[in-house]
Amino acid sequence: MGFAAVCPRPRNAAATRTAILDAAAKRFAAESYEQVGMRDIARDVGVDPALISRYFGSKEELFRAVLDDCDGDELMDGDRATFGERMADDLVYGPAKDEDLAWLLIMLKSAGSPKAAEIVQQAAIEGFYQPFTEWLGGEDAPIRARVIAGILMGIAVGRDLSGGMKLSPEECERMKALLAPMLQQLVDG
Amino acid sequence: MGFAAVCPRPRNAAATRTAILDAAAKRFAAESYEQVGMRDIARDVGVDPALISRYFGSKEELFRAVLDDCDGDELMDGDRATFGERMADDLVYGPAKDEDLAWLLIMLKSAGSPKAAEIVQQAAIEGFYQPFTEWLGGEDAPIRARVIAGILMGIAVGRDLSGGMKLSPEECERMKALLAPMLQQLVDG
DNA sequence: GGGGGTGGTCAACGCCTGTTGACTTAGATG
DNA sequence: CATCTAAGTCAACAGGCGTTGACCACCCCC
Repeated sequence: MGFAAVCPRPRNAAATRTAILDAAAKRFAAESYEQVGMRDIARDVGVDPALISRYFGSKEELFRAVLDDCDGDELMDGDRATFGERMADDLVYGPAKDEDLAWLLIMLKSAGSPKAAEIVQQAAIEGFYQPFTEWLGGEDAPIRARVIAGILMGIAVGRDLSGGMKLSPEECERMKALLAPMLQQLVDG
Repeated sequence: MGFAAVCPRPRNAAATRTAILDAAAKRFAAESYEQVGMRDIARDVGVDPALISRYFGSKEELFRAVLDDCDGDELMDGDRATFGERMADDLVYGPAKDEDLAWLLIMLKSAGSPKAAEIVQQAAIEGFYQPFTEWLGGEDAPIRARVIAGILMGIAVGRDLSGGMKLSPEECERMKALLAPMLQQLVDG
């Protein structure tokens, strides 16, 4: 992270803007709103912290921009029939390829951060719950959407929480085998 | 909260100590480690912030004391056969009587707060995962414990997250009816 | 009734955070 | 080559945080 010293970054406003957005997204997916510092993001990009405030106005608006930028549609573009399998795999073997869950992780980490709460709620409803509910369809779609989202986030939390209790490879497979049909059943209704 | 002005609290070290512990537990169950301020807790109890540092040494040690004080055994003292029902009820209609889930909520909120991470992990493993796994018993108990804990926390997060999307009373019942057998099946194995 | 020790307060420190305005510099344009 | 705008830096501020040492005040005991 931060190759600023070796590569001084060409003077390109649009590129640095998206670089900031990218770095911020990664940070916000790993830590909560308050924990992510402007100076951290700036260091990742190789830029002065002041520039971020300059481009985005404030930390709050930067956060909003991150949420607007990446939406939660990644969950829904795979095959319906393999949803449970895919998600279970991401959950158990993540966060190696957390791209699918990144958006959900950002919500998760910063839910309950007073300054970010309203932004998160709005983004969660408009950017995730509503489209996901529609994608699900069928009976009690809103409820199933909430339960699925809850499980995805909850297992992700549990991963952080039980850091020391590593599972053996076969246990991972068993956990996956437990989660996949559970999630698939919720998708199918 | 904070009736300090009207009732100046008798001079009793032990009582104020537990009062601080109680107030801190409530705060930590609602907000993350960093968000909870010594001054907030002090205001709740009606006491000077300095006193807390004096009694517990530091914020970190206070947090540890809170986790040591209340353990997660509330989940396991009811009837096994009604576990799913009870938890589903708490999840859907909470946080009115969050006493059962309080301990899990503290973990949830402060998981991923660097300064609290190690404390949380240790407490989670020793105070929850291990006894709960033992209580569960049967095949793949560690995995089932993780999944159950994950679901409980995840649904709790989802409640905060989709603050605007309130469910109708009958939807609440349907969600409960969806969750209860799911959890019960995980308990039964 | 005057010590002494404990329960509690007060003011202040050092640190870290987001933000701002003035400044410097690169890079295209004439 | 000179110039002028946009890209980026720098130093500093105000506010909040946890923590500390010096300071009152109550209450028990002799």
